[in-house]
Order: sequence, then structure tokens, then C-alpha cells
Amino acid sequence: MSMPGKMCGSTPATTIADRVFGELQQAIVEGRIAPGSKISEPELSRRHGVSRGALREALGRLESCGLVERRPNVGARVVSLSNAQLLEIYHVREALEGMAARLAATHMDRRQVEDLRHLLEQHRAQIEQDPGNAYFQQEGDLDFHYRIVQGSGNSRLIRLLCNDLYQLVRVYRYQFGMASRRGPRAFGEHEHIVDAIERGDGELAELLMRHHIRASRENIERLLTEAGQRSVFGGTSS
Amino acid sequence: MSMPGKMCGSTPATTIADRVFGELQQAIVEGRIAPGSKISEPELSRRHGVSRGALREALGRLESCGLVERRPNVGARVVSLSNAQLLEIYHVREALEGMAARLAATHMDRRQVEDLRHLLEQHRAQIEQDPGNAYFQQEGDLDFHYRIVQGSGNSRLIRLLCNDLYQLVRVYRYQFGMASRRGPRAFGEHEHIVDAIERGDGELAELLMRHHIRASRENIERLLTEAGQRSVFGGTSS
DNA sequence: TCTGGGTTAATTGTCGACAATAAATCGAAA
DNA sequence: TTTCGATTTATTGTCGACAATTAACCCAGA
Repeated sequence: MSMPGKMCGSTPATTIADRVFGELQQAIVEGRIAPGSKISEPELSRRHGVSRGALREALGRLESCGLVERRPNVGARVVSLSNAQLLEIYHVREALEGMAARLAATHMDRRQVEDLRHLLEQHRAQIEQDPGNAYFQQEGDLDFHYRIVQGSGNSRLIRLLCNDLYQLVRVYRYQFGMASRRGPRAFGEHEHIVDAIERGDGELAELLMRHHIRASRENIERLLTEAGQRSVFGGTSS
Repeated sequence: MSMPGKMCGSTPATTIADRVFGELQQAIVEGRIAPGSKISEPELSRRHGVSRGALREALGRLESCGLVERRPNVGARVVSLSNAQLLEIYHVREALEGMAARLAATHMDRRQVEDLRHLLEQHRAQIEQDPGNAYFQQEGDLDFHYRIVQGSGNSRLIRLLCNDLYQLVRVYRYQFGMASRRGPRAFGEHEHIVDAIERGDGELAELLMRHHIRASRENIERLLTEAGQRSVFGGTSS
């Protein structure tokens, strides 16, 4: 079974700032550090046993990933995605991943497509065996998208999606509890996308991927409006 | 006449690291620091009259913009876009700006569309008056795209394009000399895009924008293959 | 009680110095 | 002469301390 959350190729952490960056990233994504909470540089530097300078470098990287927001002379806060911001991310995902699917259709070799098919097999088994476990389904979903993006061969696309946007999506899923009910349908859409890619039909692959992500976004919109304004962290965060 | 190159809303530089970041960004974009050249932290810190720590923070920001590339324990080098990397950027632009145009069509108010029309009037006058000045045409082109992205209202889209990708494109244009000959045709495409936006037709606006950027990319590809391998900085760096 | 200003405390930005790593240099052996 | 290796040098990563700015607090006055 593929371990969820381990999909990002984590470098062996050659430097201290890089190590604490990885630790903080994981802590934020898993919600161990509350979204929206202020980050105290002295406290975190003591807790991780590093200097404040090294921690500041790590904070800078986290800021470039969008996981923390800094204001000069004020400090850093863990990101707290408003509903509107989450929808913005999905618009960007629709555009970027659509292009990624198009490129993947003409760039992935037979081996990679084969691996994708194996992954879908695993997902099918998980759904049949445990239809209610939304967590593994969601992480599996990201795993699928991750591989498509990797298959595009466009390094900039890969960095944007895998290093930045996917982490934010995971933050939100942890924070939100992620009850989607869209698992089986999303799985079917995944299969169609792989079909198009295997056929080398980039045009269709892009259309299907965009439709897939748009459906996911509309599902989120529906959940948000249903939940009314009892969302965890309100929209007007000063 | 609109000053080219001044389009990015530059904050008054509240901190030292932010100031030197702006200075270095401008120097890199204008080619004052040669692409691919190594950056010596002691030298630059002396030249700008700041500490090495402050300069390192600025370097971190430049790295997140993609203007410099750092390797641990080795140092930072100014980015030197290979031809393949430039084409990758245009693929990303096609996806993101297509989405931006779609969103702008349903998000820009009458005032913003009016301003866009004024901008196109200026560009038309410049083309008729000085058809050969590719520089102003190129910067005007970016100015146009810049406003469309702003009009999308998607803050993440805005940050990605205006803060990161456009700077890289400008670097390459300075480095390459930018003789395009595509000015008049691109101008006509701009008019069609504004028409679609004014009509509120997001679908068409996206199609036209994507076609516009794809044409630009194909034009670049043609120029690159025509130029053979006498490109300034070869593909296999390192 | 509430508002406004001044003071205090804490946090952040900045700096210079030390340690660790990589690049360059020099020398010896083949 | 060339190549491999050790040494030296320079650059980067890291640390602790100081200065500047902000936020919090307290108190006087209305």
C-alpha cells in the first residue's frame, strides 16, 4: 500500500535550515501548528534547537511555498485559507493541471503509463474494500495528480504544483476534515484521463482533467454554501 | 506615454533586505548582472553597503522568484534561461493567462475595460509612429497582459504571473535582443481579446488568449531553430 | 467608563564573527 | 607531462548580540 503524504521527493536535508524547513512544512500540513497561529521565532528556534537565523531562512522558504505569511516588523503567521482563497487555488489548478495532462499525453512513456494503471488498480481495491475512508482516497487522489504532473516533463509546472499548491491543498484538507463523497466518481474520471493520455490525445486529456478539477471545485463550493457561515475560520480575517 | 518596466507595484521598501531585493531584481532584469554569472555574497554586500545576512535574505526572495538559483554550500548564480526553459515558461503562461482572461471577462468592471481600450489606443499610435521599435512594443505587450491578469481578481494568479513569470520573460528579452516582427499581429489579437472580455465571454477570451500566447511561443520556437545553435548561452549548462 | 498618550516590554531586522564545506592550488608520483 | 592527492584558500552556513520597530500595558484626563 502506498504511504500517503510521502509523495514529495524529500531531499536528505543537506543543511540545517533545510531540515527545519521540512519539519515545519510537515507540521503545518498535518495541522500540528494551528492554521492562522502566530509564529514566535525565539520559541521555534529553541524548540528545534537551531539558531534564529537558520529558522528565519526556513521561514523564508515556507513563505515562498505559501505556507506562512510574513509582514515586515510584525512576524509570520501560519496560512489560514479562506474559502475564497481555496477556490482561487482550484482555478489555478484547473489551468495548470489541464496543461500538465496535455503535455503528459505526448511526453509520458509506456512505463509511466503502466505505473499509473497500477496506481488506479490500488485505488479501486481501496474503494471496494473501504468505501468510507475518505482520507486515503483524498491522498490517493493527490498521488494520482502528482504523477500526471511529473509526467508532463515541464519542470516549472512540476515545481509550481508539487512544491506549492499541493501542500496548500493538503493543509486545507487536514483543517477541514475532508468529507467528500466524491471518491468513486473521481476515480472513474481518473480512468478516463489515463485512457486519453495512453492514446496520446493531449487535447482530450486536458479537457477531462479540467472537467475533473472543476467538478471538484464545484463540489467544494456546494459544501461551503451548505455549511453556511459555520466555516472553521471565517472569511474576514482582518 | 506609459513608462515601460515600471508596471510592477513596487512597495516603498520598508526593510533593507527588501530594498536590496528590488535593486538586484532590477539589475538582473536589465542585464546589468550577466545571466549565469556567479554571485559573490561578500562582494555584493559591500557594494550595496549592507550586511551579508540582509543580502542573503534578498537572495532568498530572488530565488523564490526564479531569478537566481542556489545550491547548498556552493552559492547563487543568476538565472540563465535555456531555450527549453523559456518554452516551458510559455506553456505555463498559456495555461495561466488563459484562465486569467476567462476570469477577467466576468470580473472586470466597465472602468477597467475602458482603461484597457485606452492602453490599446496608445499602442496603436506607437506602432503607426515607430513600427520598428520592438522594445516599447514588447514592454507594451507585457503591460497589456499585466492588466488582464490584474483584472482576473485571482490573487494567486496575480502573484504567480506578475511577480515571477513576467520578470523571467523580461530577463530573456533583454538577454536575447528581442526582434520579433510580430508586433502588429499581436496588437490585433489584443483587440480581439478585449472585445471578448467586454462582451463577458470568458470562454472565448480564454481561447483567444491561449491562441495568442501559443502563437508567440511558436514564433520563438521558429526563431530559435532558425538561429540554429548560435544561441547565446548554450543548452547544456554545467 | 472610555479615550488618549506615554512608557515598557517583547519581537523582529540587522550586523559581525566563527565553523563547516567546497573550490583552487600546489606538489609528488607515475 | 599528466594525474592523483593533500593542503591551502575562499566562500558559504550558522550562531549570538545589538538596534529598530511594533505591540502591549498602564495611567491620567475627560
